[in-house]
Amino acid sequence: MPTTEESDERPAPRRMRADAQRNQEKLLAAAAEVFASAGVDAPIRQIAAKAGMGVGTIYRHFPTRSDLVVAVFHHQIEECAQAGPRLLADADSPFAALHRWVDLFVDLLVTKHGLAQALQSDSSRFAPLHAYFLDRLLPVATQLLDAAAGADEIRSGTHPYELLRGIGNLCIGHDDDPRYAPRRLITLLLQGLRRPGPT
Amino acid sequence: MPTTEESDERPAPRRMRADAQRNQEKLLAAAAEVFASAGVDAPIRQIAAKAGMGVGTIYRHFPTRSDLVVAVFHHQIEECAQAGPRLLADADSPFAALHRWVDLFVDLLVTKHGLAQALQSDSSRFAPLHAYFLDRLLPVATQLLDAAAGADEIRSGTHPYELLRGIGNLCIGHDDDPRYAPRRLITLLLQGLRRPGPT
DNA sequence: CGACAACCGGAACAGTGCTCCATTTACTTT
DNA sequence: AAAGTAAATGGAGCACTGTTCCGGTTGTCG
Repeated sequence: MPTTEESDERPAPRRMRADAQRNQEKLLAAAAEVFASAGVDAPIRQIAAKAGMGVGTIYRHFPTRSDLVVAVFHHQIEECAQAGPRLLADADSPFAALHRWVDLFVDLLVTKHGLAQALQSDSSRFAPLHAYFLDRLLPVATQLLDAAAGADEIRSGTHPYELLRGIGNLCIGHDDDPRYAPRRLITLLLQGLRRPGPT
Repeated sequence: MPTTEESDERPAPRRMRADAQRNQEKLLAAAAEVFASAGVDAPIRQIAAKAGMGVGTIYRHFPTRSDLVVAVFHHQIEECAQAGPRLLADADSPFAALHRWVDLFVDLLVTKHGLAQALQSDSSRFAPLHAYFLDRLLPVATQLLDAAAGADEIRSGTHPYELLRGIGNLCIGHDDDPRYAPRRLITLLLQGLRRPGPT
């Protein structure tokens, strides 16, 4: 057993060939750049050109476009997920934590152009992206919502999935229309979540 | 001056040729059918096949896909627009009228498959549809919102355009996910609009 | 060093949207 | 009624997609 390797788990019998590794990194960098400038629907050929490789190579590494998107945004999604519990511990109230986390979530969708759009976009493409998003973020949203409901700050019975998806939807189109500021509506939505005064 | 003609205004020097008229009607019927079954992004060729004509004819009548969509949904959009003032006159309160009208609006988006998606979908395509929608529906929304604000039922300062667009966004993807029911969120949003208790 | 498997690139195929123009067809004029 | 004219047609053609496939190349290991 060679000792020069990192301690990463390695399920495959053989590690990736060095050139393949390099190419994958180049590809991810190029894809991130193209996604940012031309959206997640940018032509594969354009990404291939920017990365200096053929389209076959891209399909070899990432069979579906969704896989590529997941790989590119993996880091940011992870950060957002991990911020949830931290906010819950630090904020003044569960609702405040929820509000801040939603802000972070919106940041994620708004900063990375086209991510919001990709998250629904016909729903059949991008299925793996959808799945990963949910797998990672739904538990966090559930935890925050439960905490706020437990503290009696919001009405109970809100579906975390629905909220996440709704917020995602509201973020669509924020950058091709200055009149549309999703955050205002999202604040409104969170207000609507608050338990109405004791009656 | 011939007297056998209807009294329609006729800005063009010549009225449409009879065969063209017939074709346009066949086309609209076929398009409505295809849109309903395959969404507004259905291939033009498919619509042409169903209507029994070449794609050239379609492009002649409706230069952009958006024009075709507008023509197909013209009637329903008009109905929704006209319902606004009526509801305002009939309902118990302006807010109730607003709520009902929003329900109608959601019906429009949810019943006609893909309409909601078309309304944002990259925003560059479908620009005429967008424009027509706004031209017709924005005044209605403004009127309802103003009335509710005037009655002190909701906070003032809400942007009608933003609300319309937000609701439209929330309606996306309702039919490919049973877990997602836009109406619940929209009700929440309207709740958030209500003026908080006097403070 | 050689052999072999992993890897690469892009040619090729199958759908798209949209344009263009030779041909057909309805309306008008004589 | 017949001929002339302009509107209308429809599909071939072009440009651009996503995706597959395989001959040639290049790391890696014995």
